[in-house]
Amino acid sequence: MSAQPNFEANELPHRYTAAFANALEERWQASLQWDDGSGYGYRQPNPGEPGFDASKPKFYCLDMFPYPSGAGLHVGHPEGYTATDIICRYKKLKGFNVLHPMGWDAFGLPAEQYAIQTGVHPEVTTKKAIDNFRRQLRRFGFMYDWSREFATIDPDYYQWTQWIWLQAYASWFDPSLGAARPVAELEAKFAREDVEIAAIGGGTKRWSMCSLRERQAHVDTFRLAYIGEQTVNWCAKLGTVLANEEIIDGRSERGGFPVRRMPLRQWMFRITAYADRLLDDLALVEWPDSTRAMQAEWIGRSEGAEIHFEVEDASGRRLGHSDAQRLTVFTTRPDTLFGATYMVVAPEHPLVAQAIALSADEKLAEYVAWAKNRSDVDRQESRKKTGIATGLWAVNPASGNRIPIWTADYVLMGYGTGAIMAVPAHDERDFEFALEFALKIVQVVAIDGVTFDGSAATKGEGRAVNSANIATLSIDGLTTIDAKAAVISWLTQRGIGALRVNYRLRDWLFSRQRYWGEPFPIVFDAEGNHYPIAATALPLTLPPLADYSPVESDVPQPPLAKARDWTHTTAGAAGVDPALLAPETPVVRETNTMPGWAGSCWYYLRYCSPKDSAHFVTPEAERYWMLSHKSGGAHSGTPLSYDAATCHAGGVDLYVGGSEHAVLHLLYARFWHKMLFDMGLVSTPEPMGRLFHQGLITSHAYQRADKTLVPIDEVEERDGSFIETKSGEKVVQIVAKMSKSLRNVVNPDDIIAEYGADTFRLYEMYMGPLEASKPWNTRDIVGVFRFLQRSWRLAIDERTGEVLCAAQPDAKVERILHRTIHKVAEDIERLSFNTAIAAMIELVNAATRPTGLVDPSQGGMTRDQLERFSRILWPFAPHIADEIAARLGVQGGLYESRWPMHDPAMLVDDEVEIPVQIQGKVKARINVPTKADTASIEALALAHEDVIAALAGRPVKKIVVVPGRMVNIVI
RNA sequence: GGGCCCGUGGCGAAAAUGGCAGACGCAGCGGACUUAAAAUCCGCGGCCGCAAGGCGUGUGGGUUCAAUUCCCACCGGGCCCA
Repeated sequence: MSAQPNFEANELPHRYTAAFANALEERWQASLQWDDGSGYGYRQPNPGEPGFDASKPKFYCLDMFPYPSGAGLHVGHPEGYTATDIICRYKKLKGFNVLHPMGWDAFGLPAEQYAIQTGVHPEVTTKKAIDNFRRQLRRFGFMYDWSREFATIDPDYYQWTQWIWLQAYASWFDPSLGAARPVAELEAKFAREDVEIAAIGGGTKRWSMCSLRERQAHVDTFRLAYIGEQTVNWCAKLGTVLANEEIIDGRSERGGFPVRRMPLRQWMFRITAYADRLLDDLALVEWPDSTRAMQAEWIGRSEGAEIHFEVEDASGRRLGHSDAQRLTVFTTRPDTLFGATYMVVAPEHPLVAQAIALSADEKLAEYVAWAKNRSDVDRQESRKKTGIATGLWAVNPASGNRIPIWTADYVLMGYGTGAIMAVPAHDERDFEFALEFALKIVQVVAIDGVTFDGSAATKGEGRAVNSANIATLSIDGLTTIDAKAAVISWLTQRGIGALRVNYRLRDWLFSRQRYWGEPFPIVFDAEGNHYPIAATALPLTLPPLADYSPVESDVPQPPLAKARDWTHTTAGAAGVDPALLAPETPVVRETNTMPGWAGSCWYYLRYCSPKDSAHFVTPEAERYWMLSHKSGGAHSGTPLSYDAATCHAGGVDLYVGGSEHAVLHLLYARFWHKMLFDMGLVSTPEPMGRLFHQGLITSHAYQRADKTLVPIDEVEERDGSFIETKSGEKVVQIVAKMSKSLRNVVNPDDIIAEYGADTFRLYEMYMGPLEASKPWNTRDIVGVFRFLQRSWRLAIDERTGEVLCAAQPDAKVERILHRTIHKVAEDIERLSFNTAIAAMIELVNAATRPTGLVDPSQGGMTRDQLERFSRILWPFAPHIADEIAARLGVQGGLYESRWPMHDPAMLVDDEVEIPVQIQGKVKARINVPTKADTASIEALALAHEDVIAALAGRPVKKIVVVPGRMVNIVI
């Protein structure tokens, strides 16, 4: 199958063929080289720069920047990029200052993994991949301002990533303000009040009596970027720890290797402090509901109670009253407290260690050792519940009963407090566990229409039963909601519990035991105290390393530790402020690096002023590109500062990227942005005002009867069915993700070579709605290619290359042109590109001359009409549009052009044809003046002979007339 | 298991707000041009039926003068959470 016409070469030398398209596209792309040779692309000046027009409104449009893999672009990349290119070009013609940058998210695991395999330094492979990506993107003709390009691995960029981290390190979250403030203020306050804090080795001490180490440990419990001992997810195979977000079903998202929980001293981000703001501010942004729902679920705010249980040993002796000797649980159902018949703690829970110490039974220690070594996958998915009594007992404060404390692997230390109160009557997991180990089950909730018979847990809300103690508390008969409140207030009065909000969100583990990431600008002295590197000493660049492979082991050994000359230095050489530490003091650098997410947390800010060497973003540029008034208001121009009533909460006007980043990247970026907002470093509370996810481009694959998949090149089509070549068996065509193994991956370079970039762009936009997942079908591309050929032929003589213009405008074509201009604009605004293209196809079809027409001045479009058409085509297929416009006499392409005007009067016809229905079925059609009133339409409808015949004299009950749409007669 | 989304010709799809289902494109069929083909242009095209007509937006109900659109249940697919 080929779309190539088989013509004599010199017969139609100006025909729009693939080769012709490629040649003209490359010519137009070459013209994007700047005159002074210093750059490439469309340049958008910043405020204060020459050529900047302050009278225009701004439009900041951003693509999620790509991770440049060695494989190059796949067809999914240009889908979103084409969409943003169309809207940016359209906005440009509409008179906006358009910021549309591109860059590279280039730190991270895949490059490092690849480098380890091949022995080539990740910087080399990454830069090569970037060069290839850039070449491919340029070939699409995207309107990027390449002067703003950067990669996250550029020291000029990551020095500011390090700088922002230092700002977080120097800040704490003040709950009374609900915002970040400098740590220095906090330290001054501690000194002033000489507060009592935890001392090393137990007990408490006055601030003035504490060592630096003790003070730091205390302050670290406040810092937004802090070091702390955490139960981490250690992946021995990858040789690194992973964030909760990077683990799926207990395995690493990348590679699928087992992950084990272990305690480790790590750099963390106190993202949980921002949980409420991250949740509440989702209401301020124009994002897909599904994405906001996912973020809300991820944050997982739940209200409930914290309850403390006294712990006793087997002989009934209390362990003590300090926090460490009580058992604290969080529950969303405090109303079921009377039904708590046993407790379960995670094997890692500190109480378990105490229990082992007290217990003579070896089995407990054995079980705990076994359970701790199991991966989280096994612990979560095991069908059969395992566990063992610790020999300790808790006192249920409500019932007064002694209830046993068990330990079981299904309770994980990283969740909540690592302990639960088990209410087997109303929780499935607790019920199964109780059944397995013959523990007591007490019903405490009666649910309407559900009988509790002891054979299964009953879930849901109802009224409390069996929930009273003689002395102080009875909630029997209360609804769940009232019972919760009653229990919480009872707990609070007695000091054994309180209302508490719990979040699923955990603090963000920010250290990685990897080489290919941003180094932390921090050093440690011999005692382990940490000192920040001064901002003036940044960037702290990665040391060159011969062997950067991770060490696969059970104990973390970061690759950077191998650079001994780099890690072992002095405070002065490292750039620590001499006021903090004497310059000659020996120090050791942090050897962990930041995770791959770091660079993408703030790149949208750097694009505003990528070359500023004095600021992470130039304040004036940040304000211009990020801050804007809500549309429709009376305000215009750039606001002076953020005002929630009149300003957009989010800075980037349109952010387009895949929904796979709905939680992680977008949550992290929002968190960084909110920290920077609190510090007064950015103008808006949210980074991205409007977010859009393009759908996945899938491909066909083939499935045998047993559901196994057959690669695409092992299947042939015969008489409309699909046959596996090898076996001759019939297979079914299905839609699947593109993958190497199915050999159904489409390479954009090949498609461009065969049709040109304009056709490629048009095809991806024509496939269907941008947000929908759609199957790639190479066979269909020819449709939009033919549309471009027709458009070309409408304007240009294929034999001579001369412009072909109608002498007189055709009234019908002029009318359609106005409508198309209007519809395309409207469709671009709502990102409905497929329908915009369909409208242009209709226009061109309507204007196309019949074959064999001798005089081209008959039919077609006039020069003026063609020029207007080229301007609406330009956002979609810029090269051919520029070429047509140039041949029509437009100088220098359409970049500086304006969107054509349409006459609203041209959008309505004088007369419309509307259907006449009887009982909802169309029986006739009538032509009525567009402005006809209901009565005259009714009269016309009833007078129609087909209607009279269909009615057959039956009485009419009612006539519904929708003017301009239809008539329905009810009988 | 809970929550959310989706299901329209042979295929990709269209149809803000309930108002002519299937725009536009692919594939297919017919015609013109051509010695022939390609290319181009014109036309046909949901299904059943010779036709009149009937049936049609996953299935079954419901609301409505009118349902792809709203409501309920179910089936199938996807995503998120457990």
